[in-house]
Amino acid sequence: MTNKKNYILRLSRYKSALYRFERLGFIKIFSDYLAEAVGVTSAQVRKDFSIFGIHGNKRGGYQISTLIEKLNDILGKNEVQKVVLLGAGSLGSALMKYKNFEKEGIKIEAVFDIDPAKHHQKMPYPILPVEDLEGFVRENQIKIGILCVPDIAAQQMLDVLIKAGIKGVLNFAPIQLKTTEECVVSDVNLEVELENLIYFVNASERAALKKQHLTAENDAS
Amino acid sequence: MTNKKNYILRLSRYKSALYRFERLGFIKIFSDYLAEAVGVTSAQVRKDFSIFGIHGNKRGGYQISTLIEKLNDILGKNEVQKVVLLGAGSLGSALMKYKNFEKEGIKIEAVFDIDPAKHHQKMPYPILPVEDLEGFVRENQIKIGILCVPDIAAQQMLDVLIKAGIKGVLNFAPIQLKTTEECVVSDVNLEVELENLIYFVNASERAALKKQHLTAENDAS
DNA sequence: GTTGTATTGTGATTATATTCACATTAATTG
DNA sequence: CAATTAATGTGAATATAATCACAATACAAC
Repeated sequence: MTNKKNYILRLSRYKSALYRFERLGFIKIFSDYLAEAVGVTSAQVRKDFSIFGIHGNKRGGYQISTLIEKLNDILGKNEVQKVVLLGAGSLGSALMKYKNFEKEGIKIEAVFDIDPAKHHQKMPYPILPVEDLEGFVRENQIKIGILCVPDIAAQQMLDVLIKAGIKGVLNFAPIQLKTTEECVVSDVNLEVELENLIYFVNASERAALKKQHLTAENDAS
Repeated sequence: MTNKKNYILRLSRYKSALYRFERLGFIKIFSDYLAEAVGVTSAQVRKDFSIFGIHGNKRGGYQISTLIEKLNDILGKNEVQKVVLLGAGSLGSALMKYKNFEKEGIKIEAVFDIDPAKHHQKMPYPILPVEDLEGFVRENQIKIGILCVPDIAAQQMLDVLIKAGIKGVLNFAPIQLKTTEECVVSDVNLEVELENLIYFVNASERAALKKQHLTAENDAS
């Protein structure tokens, strides 16, 4: 749990909502509209902006284009972000085809895998042996890695990434990796997300049953 | 943001760490070991357990098997959870092959897609037309859906799921969906996760530069 | 069995995040 | 150009979450 400031996640969501508004032809936006599009309160939107010194116009709302620019600036996204992907399995392959990354200025530069059978493919990205990773990363000054290897290999591959000078890793393996001061690891854990969902589904079912029960009791009295 | 209680996410992480300890032959565990495996403090672990009335033995720690059982109980996972998957694109296909779901008792029962070319495949799961979804869901009493369709189709497909009586949806489309009281939607947004990571990488880089600068100033004085 | 020790369990405290509510102000209307 | 209105911006209040720190206690050693 190296990092985690929720407002950064929100800024990112605001931005992608703003892109959608922009595509629909909107020029300006109010905090309450944006809030609704992202699923937060309008006060939250304004407070988030105020934290980063983003100001709108009283009564006029915010200009979408400048807002996007400022958000990109804060998020460090004014240039294309180059990333490497480790693991050309099914998840890795899915991410290679994932259109939304490009739309957000994230570019996969190369894919690395230990399986020689996968090397030398070109589509849609070159798949290279892990031994080439360090050279490639240094040469192309890449700071971000995405880790889609089997759990058992994840720590070892993270170590390779860190050794190559990678500064941030998005990890899909559902285990807690040991990292260093220099490298931030952020986890995406699908089982955990699903279990969380299952919990809330069950919880609301229980609540519904209880309610029904109480109503029945009232009816009886 | 319909739901979100962080301790539920943590319970789920504890559980998967516990399975690993169990596989390694451990019988008992202390809060600090578990904490380390999951990346939180030991007080957090104990407090989380205490919230749900899970008790260990003073000086003896917790029995792993009963702990797992209780966690599964809380998370509503004592039986296999049946789910349906919408969208047999690259991400959907990746999830079909995702081994960790089964390990956690999550079973994809069927996959639905609007593309007729994809229907009638059998491997690894049957891919069916969306028209069949409602019947299938009701017949098999499925409560959870995973949404891996293009952004543009996501809302419409969610509506189909809700109409079929689905109670919880894990949504991979990077847009805020409109849901109902009856259905919880939980989002996984990879661009947002990556942007968050990029922010923290840049932030720590800035911090490092600043530090260096200050040191240089000190050296100069 | 008494003593010492390691660990839990949790109330109190501190930190963090969100919401409230309203003063401020720019645009609009008459 | 005064009055009205509809937004922002933000300090204060509230709610939520995490950490601290230590009393309680089970086990181990002697």
